[in-house]
Amino acid sequence: MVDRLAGWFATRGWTPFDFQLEVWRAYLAGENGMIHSATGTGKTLAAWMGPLGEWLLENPGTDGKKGHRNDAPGLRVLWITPLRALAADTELSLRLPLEELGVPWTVETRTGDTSQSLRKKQSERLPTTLITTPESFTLMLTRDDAEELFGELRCIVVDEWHELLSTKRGVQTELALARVRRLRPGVKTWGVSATLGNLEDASQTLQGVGAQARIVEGHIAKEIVIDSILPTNITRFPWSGHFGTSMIPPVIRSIEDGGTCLIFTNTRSQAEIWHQSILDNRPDWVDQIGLHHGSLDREVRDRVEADLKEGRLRAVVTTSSLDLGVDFSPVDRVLQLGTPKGVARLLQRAGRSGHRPGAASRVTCVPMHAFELVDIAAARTAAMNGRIENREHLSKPLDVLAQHVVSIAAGSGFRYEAMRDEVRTTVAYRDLTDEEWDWVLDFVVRGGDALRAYPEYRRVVVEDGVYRVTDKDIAKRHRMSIGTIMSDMAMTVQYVTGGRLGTVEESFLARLKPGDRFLFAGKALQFVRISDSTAWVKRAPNLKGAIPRWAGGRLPLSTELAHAIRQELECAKYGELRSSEMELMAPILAVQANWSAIPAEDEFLIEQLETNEGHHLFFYPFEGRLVHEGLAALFAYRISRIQPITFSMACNDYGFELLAPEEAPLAQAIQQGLISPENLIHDIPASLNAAEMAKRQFREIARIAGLVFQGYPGMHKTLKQVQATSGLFYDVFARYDPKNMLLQQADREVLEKQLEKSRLASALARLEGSTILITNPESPTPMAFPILVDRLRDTVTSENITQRIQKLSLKLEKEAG
DNA sequence: TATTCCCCGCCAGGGT
Repeated sequence: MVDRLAGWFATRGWTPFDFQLEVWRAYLAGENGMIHSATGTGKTLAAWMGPLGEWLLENPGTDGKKGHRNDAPGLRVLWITPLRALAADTELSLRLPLEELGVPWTVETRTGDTSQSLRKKQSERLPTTLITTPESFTLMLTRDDAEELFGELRCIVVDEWHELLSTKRGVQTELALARVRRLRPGVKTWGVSATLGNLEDASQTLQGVGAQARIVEGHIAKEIVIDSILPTNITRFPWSGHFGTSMIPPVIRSIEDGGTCLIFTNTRSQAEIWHQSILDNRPDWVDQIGLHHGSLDREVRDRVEADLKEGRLRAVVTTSSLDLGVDFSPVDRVLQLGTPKGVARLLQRAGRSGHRPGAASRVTCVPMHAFELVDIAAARTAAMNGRIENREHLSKPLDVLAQHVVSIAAGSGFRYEAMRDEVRTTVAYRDLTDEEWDWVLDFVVRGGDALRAYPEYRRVVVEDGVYRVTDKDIAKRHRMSIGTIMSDMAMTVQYVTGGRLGTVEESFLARLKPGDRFLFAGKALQFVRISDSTAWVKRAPNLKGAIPRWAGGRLPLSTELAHAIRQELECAKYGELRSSEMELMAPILAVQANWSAIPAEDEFLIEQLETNEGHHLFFYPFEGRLVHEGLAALFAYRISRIQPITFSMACNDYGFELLAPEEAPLAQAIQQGLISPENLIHDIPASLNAAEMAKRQFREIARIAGLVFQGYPGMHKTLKQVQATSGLFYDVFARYDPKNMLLQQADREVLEKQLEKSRLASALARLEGSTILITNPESPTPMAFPILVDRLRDTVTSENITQRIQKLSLKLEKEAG
C-alpha cells in the first residue's frame, strides 16, 4: 500500500520523504503518532495519506476509477485546526489526492462561519472528512446523537498542535479527545506540530495518559538562514525605542529586490507605522503594500490574504496574525522588525519563506535599536544549536472542566465514575482528586455553596445516576458560550458609509474629539462620533494624525533566548565577538565595560548611581519583562522592610530599575536575603496587589466556567459589564464561599501566568548562586538607558524628556565614537 | 527625539 501511495507522488513528479513513508507505515500498523518538523516540509500530506492508505487497503482496485460521492462512508477522519482561516486551504489540499486516486471521500469544513445550508446538510449526514476547530468539535459533543456521529470514526488529526498545547484551548481539545476515544476505542490520533522543545510531553498530552505513540521527526534537509540588516553607523543608531526610522531606506531596498515579502512586527501600532512609512517613501506602491493584524476586520484581512496568495502584493506588514496560514503563497522574503523575542517564533517566521520541500528558509532581522543586535545574534546561535522553547501543558483548570461536563451533559449525558475516569485519562487532569471532581459536579448541579438559591446555576440534573442538561434554554445558552477565548476591550471602527474596518481600544477612541484624525487599517481617518458602541469615521484629507495604541499582551523574552543573550554577552566580555552584529556592537559594549561592566553568565550586575532624579538601582537578571516586574516589586518590598522607602519602578527584557529619593541599603538587603528564593509564596502576594490581580483574572474563569453569560450574538455585553458581573461573583464567593475552587484557581493563574512564578523562582535560585557585581557608574550606562527612557516617558513632561534624552545620547555618543 | 506591546473561537429556532 505504501508503494501505491508513493506511486501517487511519482505521478506528480514528487519523491516522498523518508519521514512521510514512516508515517504511513506506522499508521497502517495501527499506531498513534505525532509528526514534528519545520513548516513547508510536507507534514499535511504525511498525516493525510495514513487514513487514505487504509481506505485503499480496504477497497482494492480503486486506482484510476473515479469514485462516486454517493459511495462515501460516514465520518472517518476528523481534522482539527486551530484557525478558521486554515480550514479552507487544508480542505483543498486534502481533496487533491482524493480526486487523483479515485477515492470517493468527501471533505467539508465546519466552523463558526459555515453556511446555514451546509450546516443543515451536515446535520443529516456528515462528510467522510470533517475539518473543524476545537470549539466546533466540542459543540458536536453537545448533540444528543454524539455517540452515533463518531460511530465510524477511524482517525483524528490535530494540526498545529503546538499552537493549542499550553493553552486552555488545548485542554478543551484534550477533554474532547478523551470523550471520542471512549465512544470509539480504536480511533487513532495523529498530531502535527512545528518545532518544539518538549516533544515527548507534547505527544503524551495529545494522546492521553499511558497511550503509546510514535514521534516522527520530519527532518529533511531544510536550510534555515537568519541574517540581519545592519545600521551603517552604530554611534548614531538609537539606544532605545522601537520605531527604527533610520532603517526605512534599507528595508525599502530589500523590498525592491523583488519577490513577495512578509514584514513581521511585534505590535499592531508598529505595523501601522511601518506600513505608512513605506508608502510615504514609495507612494507608487500604494496598491502593492498590504497590512495585516488582529484588530483589522476579518473581511479586510481576507482580502489581503487573497491578494498575497495571488501574488498581487509586493509586501505585507503584519504581526503574528500571519504566523500561520497562507501556506501555498509565494513568499520569497521574510523580514523581522525588532527583537524576535523567542527562538521558535523566529524559526516559525523564517519558515514562511521557501515554503517548498527542499527550499531554504530565510529570515532577515532588522534591529530597531542598538541592543537588539545582541538579541538577533543570540537568537541565531540558539536556533543553530537547536535550543527551542518548551510549551508546557496546563494542569487542572477547573473552569474548563466545568464547561466540559456541562457540554457532555447537554449531549448524551454521563455517569459519575465513568466520566471521572475518562477525565483522568487526560494529562491535564490526571491528578484530579475525588474532592475536586465532587466540587465541579456540585458546582454545575447546585451552583456550589454560594449560588444554590439561584435556579439558573443549577445547570445539570441527575436522573437515575445520569447527569444531563434538561432545560432547553440552559443548553442553548451553554452552546453559545463554548470556548476559552476572552475578547479584548475594543470598539468597532466603521465608515459612516458602511464598511467595517476593525476594532480599536475604547480608551484610545474615548480621547478623540469629532474631527480628530488617526491612522488605522493603513488609512487616514477622521473621527465622527461614537454611537451604538461603534466609532464612526470617514476618510481624512491627509495622513497626519495619531496612531491607536492597543493594550495588548506583553510578550516577554523567552527563557531560551534570554539564556542565549547572557551567553552572547559573556563572550563579548572576553572579547569574543562571534557575529557581525556583535562586532558592530563593540563600541557600545566598550562604553558599557568602561563605565560599569558587562556581566558574565554567572554574574549578577547591579548598577548604583545618583542623578538629580534621585538614587537609582539598575538590576540585570536578563529574564524577560514579566519576571522583572515581579522581581522589581519583590526587591522593593524586601528593601522597604529594612528601611521605609518608596521606589518608582521600571523594567524591560534585560533588567529593571528601582528609583528612590534616598539611598537604599543595598548591601544590607543582599546580606539579609534580598535575592533568596525563600519565602516567595509569602513575599510575592505581600509585594503586589495580588487580590486585585486575581479579581481581574477571575473574569476569564467566570466566563469559561459558565457563570457569566456574554449575551446573544449581535447584542454582546460590553467587557465592562462582564467585568462588573464577574467582580460581583468574586466578592460573593470570597465572602460566602471562600473555599470556592475557582477562586483558588484565579490565585494560581495570577502567580503562574502574570508573574511567571516558577520562572521567577528559578531566576532567583540562579541569581543567588551568581557572583554579585556592584558598580557605581557616573551616569546611566547603555544598558540602563532604555529602561530609564521607558520610565521617563510615563512620568515626565515631553519637553523634559527630549532635553534629557538628548543630553544622555550626546554623552554616550561622544564616548562610543 | 521618540512614540510600543501577539493571536485564536463560538447559536438556535422559526420564519420564508
